[in-house]
Amino acid sequence: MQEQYRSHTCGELRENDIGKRAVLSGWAETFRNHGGVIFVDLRDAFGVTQLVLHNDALLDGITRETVVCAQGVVVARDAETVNPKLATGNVELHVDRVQRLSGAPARLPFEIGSDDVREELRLKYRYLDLRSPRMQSNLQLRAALLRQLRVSMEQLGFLEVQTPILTASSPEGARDYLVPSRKWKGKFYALPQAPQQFKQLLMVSGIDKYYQIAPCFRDEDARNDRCPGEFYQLDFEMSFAAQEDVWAVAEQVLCETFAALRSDKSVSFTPAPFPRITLRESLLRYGNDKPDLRNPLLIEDLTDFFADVAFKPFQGKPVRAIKAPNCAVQSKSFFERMLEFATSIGMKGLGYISVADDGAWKGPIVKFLSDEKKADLDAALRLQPADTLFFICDRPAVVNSLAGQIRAELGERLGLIDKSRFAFCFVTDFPMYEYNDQTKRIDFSHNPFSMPQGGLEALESDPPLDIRAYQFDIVCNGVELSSGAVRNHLPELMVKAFEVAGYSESDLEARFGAMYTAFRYGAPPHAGMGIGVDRILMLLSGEESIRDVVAFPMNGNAQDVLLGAPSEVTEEQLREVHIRIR
RNA sequence: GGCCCGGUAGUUCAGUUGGUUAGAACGCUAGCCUGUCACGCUAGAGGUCGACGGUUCGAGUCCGUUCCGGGUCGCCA
Repeated sequence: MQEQYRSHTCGELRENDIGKRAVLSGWAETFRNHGGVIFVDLRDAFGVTQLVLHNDALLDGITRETVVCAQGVVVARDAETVNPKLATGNVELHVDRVQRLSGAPARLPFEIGSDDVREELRLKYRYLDLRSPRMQSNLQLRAALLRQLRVSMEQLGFLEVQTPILTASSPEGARDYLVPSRKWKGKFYALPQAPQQFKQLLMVSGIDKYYQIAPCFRDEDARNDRCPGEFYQLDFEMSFAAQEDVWAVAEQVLCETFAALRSDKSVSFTPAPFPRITLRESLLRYGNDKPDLRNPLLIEDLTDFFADVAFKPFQGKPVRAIKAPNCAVQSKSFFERMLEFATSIGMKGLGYISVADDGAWKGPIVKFLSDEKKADLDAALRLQPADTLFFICDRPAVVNSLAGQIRAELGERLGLIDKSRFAFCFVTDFPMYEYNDQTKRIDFSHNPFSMPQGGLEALESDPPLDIRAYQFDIVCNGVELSSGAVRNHLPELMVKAFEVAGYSESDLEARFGAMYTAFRYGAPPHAGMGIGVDRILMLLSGEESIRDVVAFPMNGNAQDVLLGAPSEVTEEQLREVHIRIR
């Protein structure tokens, strides 16, 4: 131990400190040895300060990433040696004493801050990786987001309530993480996939507005935008709230968050109210359930138009088209690459009509269109010179998805995607039920607790697959940020909703007994949602991997390669929880 | 679990049709250098080409098996 490790941080010294003695501690980042004079960049969490030494004996045993304490005098830099890239670049510390506080190997596993290090290595040495300015700023952004979300929610009158991490396994949804019980042989806790049931019970408890920045645990395989194991949601629920009330809260919170935390203030975000798009429209016009509204291209449905056109490949199948302005001027290789892309996603071809400068239509399909059909098509789509109309035709099950992928690819290749904005929208009216191909029966498509539109009457008289729920997502730039719903708070309606999916009242009782019972003791109508914290961070930071906005993420195979989880445990530990490994 | 891509120096990668001693950049080591800030210059060290098996006179390169990593689909109420 020494008396003082630092009088200033490495980001702190300025011109008005000139002449003072200062003590700085940090990591030795780079060395520039000119023989007579040696420069060392000293880094800590707050910045970098240049140390100047004239005696290389002071640096004995000090290599990159060695932790040192340096003492000296703050000196002004000559005008021509000022470094405008550093906040401390007008000054430097002329060092007369250096202490080595702890060592580091000369050969590091990778260079700190390097952009191209494989992730496996970064995760194994995460403490080195986190020293980079990029990761430091990601962690700071994460803290700022959590702070901002709390401020917004508190101002809106929400009460933060913490719900259990050790809870009961839920029969619906994702695979649970299980925790064996010691006291109850053969029984298990589960980590919550979301605080869903607890927050609904809080509504019955008279907590008017609840929120929590909640850890959620799901034992499903990872994706680039999906951490395996655990992730965080801003989870909230409101009593006596209709769908629009929830949307207003989400809009306000997201607008406040993006206003405060976007790094580049010239990047705009959708003002409230966000566009509302029904799921049906989203699938048809954008080709998926998470439309990127920065892409101006829209998908047109030309199925009816082609019904009486004698073009064999399109007959009896749905046809979609995308009008790409100024695309006809693209090179031949552009069209070849688009065809290549179309083939790679499983399309048999990619027909198109290009409009020449004189207005003439070119392309293999043109000769199958009568003058009358051409006029109809032109009236509907108003084709201009240089426009290209791409056609997508396939089985009903895949045509929307293919059109969506072509739309995204065209938008990217033609440079049509406006990267200077965050484009939010609601995708609404998700179906209550869907047909499960594996079990060959009708099942809840999303959430059994959602309120069906049309209530009891719809459940009793409408075809189940036509019934929609007050169930929605928020999408930003093609990223699904959140989903939410108006909940079904009426026990008799729950019984009916489960009955449609083939479950009896006793099934309901067995699966969700606590909620079903609670709802008979006076449940307020309520609604809410969960917003993905990690996904917001990806958007705000521009990171493409969700692991870059998490301090200690697991790898793609759900392993913590730093601490070594999952790991084997002792026989004794297993015995205590009544488990034998076969 | 299916499919696709990858594994060569500490790191990131190149390596042609199978052919001499497997290369580059950065990093590391040593030397020179008093104003650099991605300092510069010179020299040097550093490799079980993921592992195992096969084909061949000869394998980093071809074949098979396997391990590991990334992506994607399934999955994610």
